[in-house]
Amino acid sequence: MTAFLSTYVNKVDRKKRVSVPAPFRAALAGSSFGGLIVYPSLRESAIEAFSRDVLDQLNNRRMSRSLEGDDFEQLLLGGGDGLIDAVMAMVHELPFDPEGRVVLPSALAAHAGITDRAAFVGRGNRFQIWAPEAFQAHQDEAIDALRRRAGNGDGP
Amino acid sequence: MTAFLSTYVNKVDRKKRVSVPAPFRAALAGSSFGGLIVYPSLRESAIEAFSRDVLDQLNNRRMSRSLEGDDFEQLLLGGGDGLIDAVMAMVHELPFDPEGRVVLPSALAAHAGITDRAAFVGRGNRFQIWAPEAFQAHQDEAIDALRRRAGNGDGP
DNA sequence: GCTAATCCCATTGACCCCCAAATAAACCCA
DNA sequence: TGGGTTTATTTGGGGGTCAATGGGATTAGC
Repeated sequence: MTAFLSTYVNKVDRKKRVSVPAPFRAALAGSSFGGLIVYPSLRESAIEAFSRDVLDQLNNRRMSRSLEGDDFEQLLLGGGDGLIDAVMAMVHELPFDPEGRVVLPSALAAHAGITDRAAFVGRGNRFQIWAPEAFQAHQDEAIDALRRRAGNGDGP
Repeated sequence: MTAFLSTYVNKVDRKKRVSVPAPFRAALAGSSFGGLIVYPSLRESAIEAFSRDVLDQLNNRRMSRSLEGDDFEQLLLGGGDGLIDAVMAMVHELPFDPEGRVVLPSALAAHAGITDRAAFVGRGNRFQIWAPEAFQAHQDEAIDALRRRAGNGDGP
């Protein structure tokens, strides 16, 4: 199911609070945790975000993979899956305030270059938070690449 | 399967609302979402439109590709498919009001040069929304090109 | 006791719903 | 087939509701 669509730009106030777009909140509702999971994107100047349920699935999946393979070493010794381990360590849980806002940790805001405005970018099954100008540049670049890829074909 | 055929021109009122032609609404009925998905055409001054189901198929294709490989890297690292990510970020979900109208986001209306009237152009499995004058010019040009390709001046 | 985080409340503005008129299409019957 | 009638669709506007935002008050932590 495609939950996160479109791009919304909201203001970041003096207290670093920012409203999560209502459609995104609706998509997060029903999760076991009233908030969102974030971590700094590893390849872009952005913050990655998704629901707590996705994080749990991630853990369960790794767990079952370990058990299926009759391989407890990974589970016990913690080796083997550097990516998930790294993510688990650097995620933050951002709770909603009663108005549906979250506070951006300053380290994450700095990573994304966010100061007074934040762009919430839907990516289907997850979303990202960017500095609006940085996102605009990134998106322009992506669209340019698509145009080149499409060439003279009759695609969109 | 019902398709999008023919061209309809409707008025855009002061609130940016415009009626989606009834035959197009009928073709969209049965979709999981009572509305339509739109994004700015990358090649033309027009708005591309289709049903929510098409978007879900797009997202599912990516999901299944990820899950097949038992691989969350794509989810965690992002990227991998610039096309889908770019589309998810720039699409808008336009819900119908009780009368079958939608509100055109100002950015999209500007992209297509739409002010007070909008042309709904059937393209088979999808449709487009144009400024009527721009569409007329585009269509004339397309027909001209077809005539030249046919080799004589009498058209197909 | 001071700083920082969280909650509570108020204001603004955008969005959505309801109602109602005008236009266009389909229908029916002579 | 033509005129009149009925129905569906398009169009306009008013008002209520919800989301976004800002500031102050209260609690928690150090």
